Amino acid sequence: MADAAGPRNDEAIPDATVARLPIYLRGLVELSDDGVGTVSSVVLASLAGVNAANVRKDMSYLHADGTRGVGYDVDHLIGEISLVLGGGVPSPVVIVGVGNLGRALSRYDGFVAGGFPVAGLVDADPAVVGRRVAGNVVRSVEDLEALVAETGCTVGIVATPASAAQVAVDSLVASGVTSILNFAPTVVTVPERVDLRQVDLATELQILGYHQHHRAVEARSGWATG
Amino acid sequence: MADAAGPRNDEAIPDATVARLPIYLRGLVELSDDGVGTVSSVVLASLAGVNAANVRKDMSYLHADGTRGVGYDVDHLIGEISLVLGGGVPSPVVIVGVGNLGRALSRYDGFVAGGFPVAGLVDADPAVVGRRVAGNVVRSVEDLEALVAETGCTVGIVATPASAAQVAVDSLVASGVTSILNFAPTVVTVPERVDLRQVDLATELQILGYHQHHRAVEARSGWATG
DNA sequence: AATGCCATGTGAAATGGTGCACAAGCGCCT
DNA sequence: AGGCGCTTGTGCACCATTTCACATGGCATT
Repeated sequence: MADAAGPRNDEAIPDATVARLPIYLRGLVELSDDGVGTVSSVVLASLAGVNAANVRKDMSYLHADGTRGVGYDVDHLIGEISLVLGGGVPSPVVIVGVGNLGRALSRYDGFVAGGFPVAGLVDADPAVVGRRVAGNVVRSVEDLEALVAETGCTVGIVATPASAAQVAVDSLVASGVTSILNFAPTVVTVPERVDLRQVDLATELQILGYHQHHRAVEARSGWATG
Repeated sequence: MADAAGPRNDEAIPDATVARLPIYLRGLVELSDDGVGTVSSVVLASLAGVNAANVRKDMSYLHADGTRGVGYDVDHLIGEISLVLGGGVPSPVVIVGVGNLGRALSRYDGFVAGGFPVAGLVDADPAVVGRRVAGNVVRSVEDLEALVAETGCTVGIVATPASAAQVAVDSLVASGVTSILNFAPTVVTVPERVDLRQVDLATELQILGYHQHHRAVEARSGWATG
């Protein structure tokens, strides 16, 4: 809003591009691990499953510094994307809910690699509080505000049952967290200043189910499934 | 060739709409649990966080049978969306990899509710094989093909470490699975006939990180964040 | 040093999706 | 029975995104 004419933000990256950057990043890290130093838009596109021109346009929003006739420097690109996504500094996250999902998330390698180290875990269940999970001692939800203050967390992850999700979100908001990732399969509300993203693990499965079902219908143009 | 003369694809639903259907479904189930029998596009839109006209347009692709002046029948809508997403019959899924994430997924309520009951679990680690997790006995990856054949699974979930993901995918493909959901944060390849969806738990976090970082830059036009 | 090859970067067209505005229709209330 | 208010369903314009096509420019080889 409020930008009618002015290329003020050299950081004005379209949402669709931002959503692809982590995908590129994953492919680039693998290339780097394999010792590959340079990558073309065609190769990166096939790794990410998108169009090559799309890759080039996406890269044009970053300071990709691609070399014509050669391609992009893999490590440089990793640095640029990481910078854009993480702001250059790691953002510690706090996880609320240490059930199965919370434990899985706390050990998920991708978080640390992506610049989001797990700074703390909290749970409402006294039986879980005090236990050590993935190098962190689980603390009580009552300590949440203190934990956030200590660690400077600005990102919270909700991995509670659906019934406790709103309470968890409210606690995070009250603690000063400004970005929340909700894994609980329920609708939660946040103040406008807080950025909320919803991740339903079943959603992707359902989309997959649609494609499968649709493919079957299309192939047979009939209707006979048991 | 049962009915060649009829309207060809009444199931041609845009991807963007399909991606929203699970979100609607979640909201609708909550409404149904609360005893609500009818819902308007405005209410459903606020639950899903989208525009009301968007909801109506989405519903027009289904056989929503909305009543003007009243709204949509909640249970009927649940049925229609479930039908579109799941094809009307539950699709059992098999999970490969019974680590933290695999266990979390196997206990995830949303799968069963969404029509995707977990039919079996397999793992490569002999120490895990034979253990009982969420009502299923973990079997060896060597039994995967037999398990898929027994249960009629057509959907596989990969929840292994990144290093084992491609092997797991290959095993699933060899077993006859046609849809794969990969949670391992690595690039994997499948034959063209297999539908693959990649879910990286860190991706959403990174997108969140971009917004946060960008918001800070926009607000201060400066650069000072600790 | 010059030439040819190759990949980037980008204007512009095409595509897909979103949201507004309004006509059409249904039920309720008088 | 008739009118009124509410909500669906949808044509249309706007916007974002994708994709094509090609000019631009660096590197390697001769």
